[in-house]
Amino acid sequence: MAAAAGAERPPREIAMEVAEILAGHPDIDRAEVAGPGFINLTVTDDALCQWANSVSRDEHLGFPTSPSPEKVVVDYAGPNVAKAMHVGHSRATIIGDSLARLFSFAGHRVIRDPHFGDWGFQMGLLIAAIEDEQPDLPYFDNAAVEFPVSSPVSLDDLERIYPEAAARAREDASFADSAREKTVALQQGQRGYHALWEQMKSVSETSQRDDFASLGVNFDLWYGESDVRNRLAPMVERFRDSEFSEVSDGALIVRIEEPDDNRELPPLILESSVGGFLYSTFDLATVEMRVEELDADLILYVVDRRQADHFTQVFRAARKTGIAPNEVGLEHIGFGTMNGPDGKPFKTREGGVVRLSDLIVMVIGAAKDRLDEAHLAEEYPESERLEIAAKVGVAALKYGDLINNRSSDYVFDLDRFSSFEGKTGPYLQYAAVRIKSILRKAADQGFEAGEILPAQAEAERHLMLELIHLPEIVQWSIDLRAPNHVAEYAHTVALQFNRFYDACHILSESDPARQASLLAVAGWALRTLETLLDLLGISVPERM
RNA sequence: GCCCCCGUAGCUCAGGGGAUAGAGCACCGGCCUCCGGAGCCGGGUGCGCAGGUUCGAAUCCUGCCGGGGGCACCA
Repeated sequence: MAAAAGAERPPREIAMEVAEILAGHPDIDRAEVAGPGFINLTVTDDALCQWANSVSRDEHLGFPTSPSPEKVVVDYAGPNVAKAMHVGHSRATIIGDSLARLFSFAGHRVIRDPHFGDWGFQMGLLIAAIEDEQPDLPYFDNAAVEFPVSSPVSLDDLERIYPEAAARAREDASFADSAREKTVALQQGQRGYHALWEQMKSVSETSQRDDFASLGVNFDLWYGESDVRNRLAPMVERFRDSEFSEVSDGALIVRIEEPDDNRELPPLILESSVGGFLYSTFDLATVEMRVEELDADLILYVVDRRQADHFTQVFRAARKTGIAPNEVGLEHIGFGTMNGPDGKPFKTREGGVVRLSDLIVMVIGAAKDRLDEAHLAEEYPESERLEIAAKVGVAALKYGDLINNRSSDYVFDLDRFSSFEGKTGPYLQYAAVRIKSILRKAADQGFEAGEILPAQAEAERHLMLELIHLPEIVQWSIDLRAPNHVAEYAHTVALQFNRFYDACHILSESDPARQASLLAVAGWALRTLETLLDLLGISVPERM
């Protein structure tokens, strides 16, 4: 229809001519002009069939692997050493993981990096608070050379100390100053602080790795801010007396305004007024590392959209200073907040932050209850039941998140997400498991999938037409960095399969060739569903 | 104050300038000798308001109303 704009002719008239030409194509059954100038094409049964046979047998279900694979760094999750992961990390982890899977599916070389927050002011706050509580520990003795092998603080201690210290720093300027000094001392390598830092890092990282494992999320690198610590001072020194930086209020900054900005953007701070490095410095040095060492073509930052300004600063500074050449893509993939039923950020009943591990326990518990209610997996061994509940619970959480447009806030509704009805992860798993069950029964009776034949039932044709959309949907999701389209499509596929299932009885089909065809279509639908769910980070049990 | 995002069906949400704006939940009615019924079929004039651009606007632009968020030494 866009053609009409330039041609200065009625769209419908052009459409008629085009339709006439298309109608002559051997694969086109009918080409009809509709509405203001749309052409509805009906492919022939033979053409659809040929397509179906080819796509269903293709390893990537018709999705062409990128001819020019890129190196894509996906920076997501962002756990902080000062605390266990909480619900806010759930979105970053789930969305980031799905994007990593999508890019990988498209044939790109993906590097997943959780980017631990482990080198900033929060460490100074913890050190200051621990020194206050336990001043006799050797970490605070400048003469000490030996330090305990085990951490003086547990994860629970960190959880308690950090918010207290953060609150105190807001009230008490001298405490805040002391924490800043300790941050600088740590960054400059003070031995005792470094030893304590290593132990705190280990304590929190252990729990964070457990959370990632529960979610089925894996990283290629397990880097954090501290992994670029040797780049910080050299980078800052390089810019100190350059055209890029200046001193303002005692801090070394990089101005990043641009002429056509419609507002004032604060500068990026390279070095604080007390000589410490802040998160902008870490992120800038990390860009440098990713470009120089990882050879990244594209870096995706899957981080809460509230940090949009921070990334604008970092990206602009990286371009301005030449740290990121123009051909390296830098994108902030922002996302909204997970809210509770009241529409406010999800909190515990007491108003506290919900730990990610508790959230996972919650969804798996809900999954177990739902399985019991439905009398599913009742006679299976206990270990398998637990495994199924874990998969279903994680699916409920991930799908409940990914079905939403990532940039908007959404309401976490445990009952709704864990239901086996509706647009949920468990529903899709159940749909896939039912197909597996049919295929298993068919195999037991010696039936095999064969050539896909022209569809006889309308539902069968519709399913086939739906399944060939996969490449388009996946590409769309990748282009927009929006897994929700894949999530939505998986649901549509399941709906179409249910209609097909209702209309075409596979096991009782008397014509062997047709039965083989129906089995092939069912197998194709299953593979499509499992592939889509895998792109969302959801796995399907063998049975449930 | 400045800037960003959001406002779509009773509820939760999709919607890539294009046809009669779609799903799920909830509600009502129908279908079952059958592969896992947690199924299938049917039931709906809802894009915050007002302008503008366009052959065509939920989508782009302007203003207003309502909600959320951000604005240098935290991450």
